[in-house]
Amino acid sequence: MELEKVYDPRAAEPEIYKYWLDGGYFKGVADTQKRPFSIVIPPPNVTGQLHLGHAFDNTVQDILTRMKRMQGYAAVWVPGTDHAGIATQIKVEEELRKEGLTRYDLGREKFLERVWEWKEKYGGRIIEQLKLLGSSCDWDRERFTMDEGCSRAVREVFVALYEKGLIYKGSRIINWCPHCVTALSDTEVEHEEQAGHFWHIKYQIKDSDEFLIVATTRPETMLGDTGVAVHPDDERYAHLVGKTVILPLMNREIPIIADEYVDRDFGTGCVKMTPCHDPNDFEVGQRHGLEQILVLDNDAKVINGGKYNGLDRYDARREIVADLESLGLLVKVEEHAHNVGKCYRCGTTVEPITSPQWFVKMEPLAAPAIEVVKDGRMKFVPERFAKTYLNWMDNVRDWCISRQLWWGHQIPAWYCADCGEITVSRTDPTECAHCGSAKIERDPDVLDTWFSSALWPFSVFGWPDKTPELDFWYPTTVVTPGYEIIFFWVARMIFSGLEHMDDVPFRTAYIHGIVRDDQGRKMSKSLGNGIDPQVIIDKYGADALRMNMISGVSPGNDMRFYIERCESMRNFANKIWNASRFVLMNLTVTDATLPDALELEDKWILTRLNAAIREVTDNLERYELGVAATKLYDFLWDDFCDWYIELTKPRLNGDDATANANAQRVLLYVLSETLKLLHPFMPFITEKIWQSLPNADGAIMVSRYPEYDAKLDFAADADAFTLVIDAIRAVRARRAEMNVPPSKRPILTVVTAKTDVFTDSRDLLRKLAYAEDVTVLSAAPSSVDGLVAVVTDAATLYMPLAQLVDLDAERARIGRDIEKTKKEIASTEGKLANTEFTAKAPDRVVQVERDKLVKAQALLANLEQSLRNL
RNA sequence: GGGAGCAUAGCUCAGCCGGUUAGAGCACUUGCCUUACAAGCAAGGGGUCACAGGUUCGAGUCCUGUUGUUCCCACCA
Repeated sequence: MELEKVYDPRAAEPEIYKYWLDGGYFKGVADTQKRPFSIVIPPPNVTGQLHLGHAFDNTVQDILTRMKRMQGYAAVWVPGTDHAGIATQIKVEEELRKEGLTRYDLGREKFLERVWEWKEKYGGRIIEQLKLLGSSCDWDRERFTMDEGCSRAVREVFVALYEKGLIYKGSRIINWCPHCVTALSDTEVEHEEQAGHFWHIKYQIKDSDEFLIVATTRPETMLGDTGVAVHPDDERYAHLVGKTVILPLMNREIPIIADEYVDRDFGTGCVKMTPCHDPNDFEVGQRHGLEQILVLDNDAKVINGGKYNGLDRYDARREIVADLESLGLLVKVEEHAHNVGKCYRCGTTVEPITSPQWFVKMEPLAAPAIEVVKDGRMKFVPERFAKTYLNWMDNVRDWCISRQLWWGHQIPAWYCADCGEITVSRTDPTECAHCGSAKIERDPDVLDTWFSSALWPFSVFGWPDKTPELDFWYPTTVVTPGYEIIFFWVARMIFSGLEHMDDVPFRTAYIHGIVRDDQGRKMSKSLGNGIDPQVIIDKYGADALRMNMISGVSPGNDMRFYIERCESMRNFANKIWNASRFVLMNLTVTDATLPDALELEDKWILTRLNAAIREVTDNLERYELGVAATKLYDFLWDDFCDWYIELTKPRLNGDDATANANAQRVLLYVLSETLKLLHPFMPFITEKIWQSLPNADGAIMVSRYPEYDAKLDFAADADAFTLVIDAIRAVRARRAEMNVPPSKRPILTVVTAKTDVFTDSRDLLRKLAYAEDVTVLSAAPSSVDGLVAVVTDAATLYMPLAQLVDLDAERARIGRDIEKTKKEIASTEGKLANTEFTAKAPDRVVQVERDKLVKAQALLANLEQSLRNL
């Protein structure tokens, strides 16, 4: 079957994807006869649109899965989406706002219906987009973090942890987002340095003329001050400890306390204490029994703040500063850069407030999670991320898991109106477990969206049920998140897996960087610098996009996205296409087995192919995808297309039918193996071409992955053939220098000790070195007058082109070459004379130097001879 | 305050276990429409591998320090 003239990915890709789906090739079967390989997708948000980060991440997963599948593993790649609590709820609320409604207008039930509708409508979009990339997910296993099974897993985990005392409810300082109107965990807060002010305020000592000066970046919190702290050893204030100050504006009497927390050298050494709105003050307050006064409500408006009540936090700040100033209590205002916490979903500045929330007690869970990384049961690639992880895990604080949202897994806790106790249950209770009262009410809050993501590696396989899939595929082989979700997701999967499955969730976490724009900026909606992968796929094809993202990146590093690189990868796809066309249009045999009689150039390409197979496979096993892709690119373009295809032309166009057929068979063999090797990277085009090959038996995606074959390693012959390649290169270079047009085809005389090699390759030299005819001699002809000599270490090639040459320039050139070669000889001899080197360096390395010396000496001899002949 | 990454050709980046003359893509120069491919072929120019020390027979690669830069974590109000 012949291929069309131009490869059109737009037409081919959907067709091929359908072919795979129809063939059921993506299906993972828990076949205990085979070795398991499993990946669970980092579930994209249902709200999500495919962006380049997803494209990269999923390309990585697809490459690994496709390779393992071809290697005969029982491979499964489980897809799915995340309900993305806050993000999704915000989206739907925005939609409601356009109708002039809020979620409260609808009520919880109706609102949730809306979200589900929304999810049904848009939730599948990203899945469809993943398919455009060629993702070989087992779509029958597609899951959603709020589907029935995942919800059951969440419920089970919550109850189990509660029963173990690892989930508790308590009133503690949490991060509050006034825009999303919910608590956030520490990981959900992004810190950003911001220019601000440092207000120095006078607090009058009671019954005294003295006063303290406190400094603050958030003056509005003073409304909730319930103390002033100084360092116990600070002599400046020692006499005041135990006394009280009158809190300005509020005219409240608050104590001066001494606590080690205070840094004497920072600010004035006096710190106002606002236990309800600062985590440190909270702790100091607990130590000293300070009163807690909440002065900001859920919308960050002032409460319990006298005349400031109802003001927004920033309006309150302005008024308070103005009032302090007019009272003469504002001593000074400094410029001050400080870190402000922002909500990772909406960017609003979060407010630390005390609030009753649910927490996961981390210490007991963290210990084994640290252990498995330290003892190597689980490994990070690249390794440095283990450090990032351990550092976080070592200092982890309790995880605030309750969210004041409606979209999510509602917390299975009921409060009793009679006895005040909490009932937590696997099934919905009708009465209080403590007093039997029927007056119980369910906690309205839902769980952090990451709570369900943490269970993903086992919930997708049916946990808490014991399923054959769970048994076979858990722990998963590898997970491939970006470094930005190590804490959000990776860390939580690890301790959850260990706690509930008693084993790590994955053997390897292959962490990658993020995709940036061509200026190195993060892609974001606000910058408008995002690139839609679909547009790229449309224009260049999914294969080109994949190859662009993979080649030349190193593990864990960020990458910049250059559209021009897509173009060069599309060109690469085209190159493959045309090389395949060439093979097919010359094809009369259908036999892709190798002939017994192999020419030197056949042995050369087979040896190169073997090396490519071994190296690419090794690289993939070690997660060095970028290097693997580059090697394939080079092998296919340089070795196969630029050299081997050209080298077969004399035989394909020649009269010897057997030689012709043999060349075809080698071509077909090498092409087939190369396509297989390339398939995980560029699945569409390789499948498309494969389907046109006479030896194709089914889909390439389920063909056998190439393996290194010692029988096809012809190192010596390949080396010998390299001499011919060197000679061809040298001739071409000289011709180019002399501006000889390709149409001018001189008779080439090759003088070499390796007459057999060059005699075998006469046809090749004729074609590739543009010779009319080729004569191979073992000694220089008696007269070389009028001949131009091209010198390599293995041969001197003579061409009757002297009329084109300036003899003086020629002498100078050869002189330069001689100097260069002499230098190389000197340096090599120096190395070899160094007994330290010969004694300590590995034999292999010493041998390389010896070979180099021999070659250089041969080259020198040839150069000197041709200088004499001139 | 702690930790990490990066610094290699004009640009963007590779360089996997230390071992030939440091590579690629794009850009640039020259010559070619050679019946697979001009989305191509051939040839070429371009690098003090940030800086300073050290280890080693041998350093872009390992170690120490310096500078610049990016990021992560952290309760100096």
